Amino acid sequence: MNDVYKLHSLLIKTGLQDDAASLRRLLLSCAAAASASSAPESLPHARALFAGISSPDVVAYNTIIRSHAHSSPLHSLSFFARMLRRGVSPDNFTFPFVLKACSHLREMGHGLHALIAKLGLGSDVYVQNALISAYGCTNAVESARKVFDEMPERDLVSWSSLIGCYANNGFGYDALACFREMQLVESFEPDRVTLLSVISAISSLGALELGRWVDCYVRRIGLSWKISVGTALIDMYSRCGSVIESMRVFNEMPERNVLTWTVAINGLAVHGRSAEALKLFHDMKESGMQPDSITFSAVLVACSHAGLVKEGRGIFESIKKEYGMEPTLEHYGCMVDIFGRAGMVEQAYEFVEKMPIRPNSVVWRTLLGACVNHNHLGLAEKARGRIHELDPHHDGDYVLLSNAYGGVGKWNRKAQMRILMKDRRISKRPGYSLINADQEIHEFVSGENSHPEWENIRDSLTLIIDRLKLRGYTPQTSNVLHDIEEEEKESNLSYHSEKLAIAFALLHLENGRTIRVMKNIRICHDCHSFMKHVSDVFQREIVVRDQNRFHHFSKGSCSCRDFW
DNA sequence: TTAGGGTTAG
Repeated sequence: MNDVYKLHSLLIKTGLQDDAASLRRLLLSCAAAASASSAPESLPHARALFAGISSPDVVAYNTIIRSHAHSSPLHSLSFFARMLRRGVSPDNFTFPFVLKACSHLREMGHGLHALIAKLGLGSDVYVQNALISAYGCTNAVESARKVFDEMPERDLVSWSSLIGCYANNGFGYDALACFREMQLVESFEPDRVTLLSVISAISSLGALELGRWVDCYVRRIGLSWKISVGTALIDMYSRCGSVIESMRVFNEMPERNVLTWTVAINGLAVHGRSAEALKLFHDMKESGMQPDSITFSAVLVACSHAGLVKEGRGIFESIKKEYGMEPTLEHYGCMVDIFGRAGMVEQAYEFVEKMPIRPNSVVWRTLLGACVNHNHLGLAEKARGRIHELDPHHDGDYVLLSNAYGGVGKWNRKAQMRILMKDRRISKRPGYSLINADQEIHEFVSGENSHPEWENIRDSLTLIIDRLKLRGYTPQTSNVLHDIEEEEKESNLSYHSEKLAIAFALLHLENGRTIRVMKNIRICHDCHSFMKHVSDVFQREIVVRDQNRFHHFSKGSCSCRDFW
């Protein structure tokens, strides 16, 4: 980048600054530097150079669009619009850059696809692949599929893009089906990028067995030493409930970056292994690796799940004092959660009031949750008021509040969809649990009888509950807080999806095998109690992944020590 | 000068 500046000065000194060809070459270097290092600081310079070109051609426009696509996508689109206004016709290089900008904005440019078709560029494989990817980033999964289906020929990138599109939009099954189809139909060998999307799909489904297969596969083809792959595997094992294997991959990695450390710390945190998470954070610092803001979020999550108020506060303060970084809204949110979970609701409220950043509705909702949980209805009212001020039309808050205060309102399916969609990593559908058995993923939806063995499972569940009752299990029907925003209150708690999953597992998984349940929303108190009793009475290890964390049930107790 | 990828508060 320095060379670009030097050259520019030289041009000015020699009076050649008006030479279009030299300027264009400089612009190219500058843009290349900006794209390669994602260095936003060089972008103003690139724009200044571009402004010096009297009549930019398509290559100059492509260059300036490309350099801004990542860090400043609005600029890219504005240059693209200018290009069209000036009558410079975009080519097959232009659209992948423009589509990249759309991907970053998470919004597909209006009429872009039609324009591509009009210019006769719709059959360029680069453009088609970029379209799949851009549709994927803007949640238009069906449009992405349509482009893919209409391609006369597809390459590895086409398949990877579609797999990634499914994986990133919560369609784990489709991602894996597409992966299998790719290997069967085209006999393409997946590369690093393909595998990263596959691993991501496995993580969201919690398909541990398949994850182990991919782990072996990447070892075999020699990709396991890649930081990105290792990092994805650490995260995958953790999300599949096997924190031991996650740490094994971490320890085996020859090289690590800040993401590697962060996913490892986060993994320990969501499994309730807070002390180990903090130890790892310490090791990270010792190794000389600089934490970023996401690392701090992970460390704070570790504190919040174990009630480590003092440690959490210390780490929060160190963000600014030791690292000279400004705490983000997420960090403030974590602190509210730390105080709130520990029952320090007044402190949490004061903390929110004094925040230098305007708290969003998530922060207030965190506080509201803590207030209701600790019977602080006065403060809950205040928090409720603030949520209404900030977000008066947010249906989810109406749902949460109406439930918290005695089920005044009706569950609004639309609102639920919106809340769940925010968590794209997991799913878009309400209340379900997944379980892996015999290489297959079984799905159980709360209150639905969609599983082929449903009657058998229901009867079995009734017997299980009767047996647990004899050993002290009391079903709780007044489950207020923890299910509110997440699951429609059902007439019969026995049908919560995780209970159906457990009944199925007890019927099908041989004794001694750990039962792993993946749930898309938070586990409720009653199911939590149910799991503890099952782990005791049936002598089973049970691992439940819910929206926020993992619960490891064994011999009648849970790793979260009922603090979650 | 073109396309696909790994981490964040409830």
